Amino acid sequence: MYVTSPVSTLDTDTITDTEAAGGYPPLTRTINITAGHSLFYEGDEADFIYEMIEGVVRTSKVLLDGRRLVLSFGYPGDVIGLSHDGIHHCNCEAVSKVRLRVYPGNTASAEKAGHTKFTNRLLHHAASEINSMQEHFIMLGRKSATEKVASFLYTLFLRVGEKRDGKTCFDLPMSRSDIADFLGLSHETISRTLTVLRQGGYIELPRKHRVCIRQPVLLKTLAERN
Amino acid sequence: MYVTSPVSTLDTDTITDTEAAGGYPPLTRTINITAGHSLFYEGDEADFIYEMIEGVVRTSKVLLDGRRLVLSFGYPGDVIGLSHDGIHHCNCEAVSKVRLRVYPGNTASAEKAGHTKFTNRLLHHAASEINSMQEHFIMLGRKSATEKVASFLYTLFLRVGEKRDGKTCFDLPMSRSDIADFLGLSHETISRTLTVLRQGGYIELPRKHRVCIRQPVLLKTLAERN
DNA sequence: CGCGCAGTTGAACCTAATCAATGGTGGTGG
DNA sequence: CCACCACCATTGATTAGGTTCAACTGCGCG
Repeated sequence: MYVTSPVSTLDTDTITDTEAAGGYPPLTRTINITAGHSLFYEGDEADFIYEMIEGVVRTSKVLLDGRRLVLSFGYPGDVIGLSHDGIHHCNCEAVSKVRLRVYPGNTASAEKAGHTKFTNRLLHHAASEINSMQEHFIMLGRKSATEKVASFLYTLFLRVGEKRDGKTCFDLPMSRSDIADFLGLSHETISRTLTVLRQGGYIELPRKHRVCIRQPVLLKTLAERN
Repeated sequence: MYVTSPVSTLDTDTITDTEAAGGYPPLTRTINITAGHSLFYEGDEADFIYEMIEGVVRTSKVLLDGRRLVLSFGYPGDVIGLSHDGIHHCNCEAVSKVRLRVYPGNTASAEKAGHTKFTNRLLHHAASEINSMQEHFIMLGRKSATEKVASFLYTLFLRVGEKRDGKTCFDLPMSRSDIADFLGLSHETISRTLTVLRQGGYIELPRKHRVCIRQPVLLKTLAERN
């Protein structure tokens, strides 16, 4: 349905080794992925855990009839690929040019190997992720289209916004359909809502994939009320 | 909005001690809570982790304007109360008479104390919970009312159904509003959809809080397509 | 140059929410 | 003991928000 580039999993030729750092198991390395390519698919063996260094990935699930849901957008610092049973239960694709750190092993093997400090880091990340997923539940289950889009933009504003002459701007590398599937809306609704927010003076859209927040406080109000 | 019984947190008089068991930190104990009473509130310090032994709890979040979302129903075996920052970010109430095992400490303290085996158990539970939360995302974001209710019933059918003369039955101790807030629907829609499923011969409703699945396979089909 | 895809916008439709009325039930107090 | 109240559940009527269908634009790329 959402056809991306012909698929190659990992650009192994771009792999560069790094030394083991504090609390990490040895043999970690970094890899690069170009936009549109996949990191792993649902059903793949979960042999590695990834930590985002640069760029944006999206994790998604697809139903038989083609309906898709984007579970998360991964930004630098996020941990990707945790699994409880050694199998990935979602797809993961690069939305932009991406650099990741790769850790061999996953939940089960980390336990066996007894990398206590690493396991603790994972647990903290997992608990943290559960918390932000719970916030997202409210988004999906109880918010209007305007609240959803405003919340989404406000979250990115806080996380990746760069202040520049009075406005705070950031890239929106994912497509409108990606955002729609993340928020449980149609891509038309995303488009319309962005237009409404622009006309209302909340945001500017200098380019299709670039947003500037003009009124963060008002945007936050929109995100929380209606 | 959703007024329950006047609140008492824990029935401390019903506490009974238990010995430490395989991989658990010492000093665990069990407690009982009566239906409608709370285990913890959003904002409380997360000093304990709980494991469900008997009964059903619900975890929820409430928006300022009263909109509520039920994050999960906790059944025996589920782990409740994990936190990444020592604070609970949801409310937890007993839906029926509940018995839990209490573990002192949470993510942070478990790490420090170095209860490796316990930490590993927690990590596994967390990864597992992330997985089932991802399934729920699809539910909230991309499924129709009929699919949501059918999925909900089918999940309970698999998890707590008891086979009895050809039919598989289970209790539905939570209110229609609880189910509605879990599925992101109105309680009227839950009511209507249950009626439709009953009239369609998929289920029986011998009592308001009791369901029998007549056609598990057809119910599963309803849950996945439509 | 032309194709294909992403995005925007308009119009019609539809699903589920909302508003409203009624019946049933359990608990409380006169 | 029973009357009353509060709450839950069901069902009907109406409304609204968002989807779907459709047309058109602009842009990147072979």
